[in-house]
Amino acid sequence: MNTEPYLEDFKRILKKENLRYTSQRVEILKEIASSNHHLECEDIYFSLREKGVDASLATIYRTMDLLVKHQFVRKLNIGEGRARYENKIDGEHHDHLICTECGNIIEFVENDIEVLQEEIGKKYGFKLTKHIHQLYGICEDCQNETD
Amino acid sequence: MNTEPYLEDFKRILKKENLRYTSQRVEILKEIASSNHHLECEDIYFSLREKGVDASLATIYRTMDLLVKHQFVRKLNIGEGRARYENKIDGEHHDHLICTECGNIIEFVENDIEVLQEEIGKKYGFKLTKHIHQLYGICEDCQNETD
DNA sequence: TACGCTATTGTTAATCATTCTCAATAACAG
DNA sequence: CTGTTATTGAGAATGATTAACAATAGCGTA
Ligand SMILES: [Mn+2]
Ligand SMILES: [Mn+2]
Ligand SMILES: [Zn+2]
Ligand SMILES: [Zn+2]
Repeated sequence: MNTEPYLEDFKRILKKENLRYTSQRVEILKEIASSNHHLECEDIYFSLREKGVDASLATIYRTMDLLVKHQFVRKLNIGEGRARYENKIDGEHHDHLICTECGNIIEFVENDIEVLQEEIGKKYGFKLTKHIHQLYGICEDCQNETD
Repeated sequence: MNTEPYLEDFKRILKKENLRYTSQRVEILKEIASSNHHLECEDIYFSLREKGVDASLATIYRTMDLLVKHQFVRKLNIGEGRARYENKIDGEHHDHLICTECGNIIEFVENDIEVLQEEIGKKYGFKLTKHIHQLYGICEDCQNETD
C-alpha cells in the first residue's frame, strides 16, 4: 500500500494545528497504514524496533490518540486489557466477530444493522457519533477441537 | 421487587458448587437485584455501607464475577475506566445508547438486529455467546445546551 | 544557513481499576 | 459442638495508560 498520500494528509493536518511533523509520527503512521491487523501499542513499538526505528511507548500512545482524533485509525477494545488499533484509512466500515477461545477476529459488514442503528438514534433524538458492535463466540475451528 | 426467589436460586447454585451462602453474597445480590441502574462496584460498596452492611471492595468484585458467571447480572463496559453491572434477573434483553456529554444511558430493544446478529454468527460458523452493542452520541438535551 | 521559540520526545514516576496474597474467620456437614 | 475448608478483609501487587519535566528537534524567520 502506498502510504504517501496519507502522510501528506497528516502533514497538512499537523501544520493546521500548529503541531510538528516528526519522524516518530511518520514512522508510526506508516506502520499502521501498511498493516491490516488489529495492533496493540506494544506491537507497533516492537515492529518499529525491529526495523531500527526507536520510538518510545509513550510516544506511540500519544500518536495513536492523534491518529484516532483525525480518523486515520480506529481504537478497538475487545475485552483484553489492552486497546487495539486498526487502519481506518481505506476499506469500508465493519464490525467484529471475536472468538473467545483463540482470539481470532473476523470482520463483518451488515448494512441493515447500520441502518437500524441510525433509526434507533433518531428515535431517541441522539446525534450518533460512533458505535461498538462486537459479537463474541466460539469459532468453527475451536468448536471442532476434540480434547 | 421481591428478591427471595433469586436468593433461593443463588443458594442452590452455591451449594451445588460447594460454595458458601455468606451474608456478604446475600447482601450484594439483594442490592443489585433491587436496582434498575448500571452500578459500579464502588456504588454497591457505598450503598451497602450506608445501610450498615460492611463488605470489602475485593469481596464485591469477587461476588460480581460469580453473579456474572451465573447470569444474575451483566457486566457492562461503556468506555469509562470502571466496569458497570446491571440486574439481568428480569426484563428483556436490551442494548445501550450512551450520551458522551452527560453520560446518560438509554436502553433499547431491537429484535431485527438480534436476528441479524444470529445470521452473521451462522454465516461464519460461530456459536455466539454474547454481544456488545453500544451506540454513542449526543443526547437531545445536550444538543440543546447553548453555551 | 544560523537563531530562537516552543512542540515533542524519552524517561521515569504516578494513576487507578482490578486482582492477588495470606492470615483470621465463618459456613456447614457430620 | 467440632473439624474442615471456603471466604473474607487488608493491604500489596499488577498492568495498561498518563503525567511531569528536562533535553531535543521542527520549523518560521532573518
Ligand atoms: Mn477490523
Ligand atoms: Mn441496561
Ligand atoms: Zn477460535
Ligand atoms: Zn447528554
